[in-house]
Amino acid sequence: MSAKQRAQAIAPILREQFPGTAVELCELDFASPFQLLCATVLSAQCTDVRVNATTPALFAAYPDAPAMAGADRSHLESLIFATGFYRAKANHLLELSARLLSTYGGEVPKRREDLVTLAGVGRKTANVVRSVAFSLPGLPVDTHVLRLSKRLDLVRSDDPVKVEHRLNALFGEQEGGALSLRLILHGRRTCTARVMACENCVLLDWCPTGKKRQALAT
DNA sequence: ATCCCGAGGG
DNA sequence: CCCTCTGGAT
Repeated sequence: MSAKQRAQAIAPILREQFPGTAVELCELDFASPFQLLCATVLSAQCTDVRVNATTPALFAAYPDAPAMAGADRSHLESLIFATGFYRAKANHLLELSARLLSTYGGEVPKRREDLVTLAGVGRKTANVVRSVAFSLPGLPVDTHVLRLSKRLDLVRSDDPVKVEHRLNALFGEQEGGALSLRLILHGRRTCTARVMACENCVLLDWCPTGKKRQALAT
């Protein structure tokens, strides 16, 4: 059983569990690419629920790049305080908005090379924005995607960039965003970092780690 | 204690 | 490559 074969078996099962496109599967609330970009920057080491509790007041005050670029730093910090890393994140939002104005006409760029030049935006965030806001290829590799890909033995590497390329090759570039979100959702509900709930996992038949574990238990 | 859809700096 | 940034939930 090759990784490619496992990937082809896994894809439709995950699609059935978590139907929809990347936009529909994304749990962050946003009304524009700019707002998704900001919400994703805020989501670093923070739950989506908390980000969604934070962003309504934030976007009411600073809905777009021009408004955010002119935000009062202390006010901005107080608005995003609960998301953690609030000083660094406030700096990121300020700098990123200023750069959008100075270099990209106030719009969020679509190319990954441009996105990653923005403060607080790394490869993972760039891929979220591309796939969710623009329906472009982009496969965000976060801790969940990395963990599940390894447990499913789709990849061996720990390098997120290599993992991204590998998953794109296995599942197809256009599936990237939705695939990532589905792995994340499955990783949060069933295959968590500490507890693998293999007994009610829909992927068990295709999971080398789960089957090995099952064999040991019997 | 450990985790939450990380990124930047040394 | 490792450290730091940070609060809240479990």
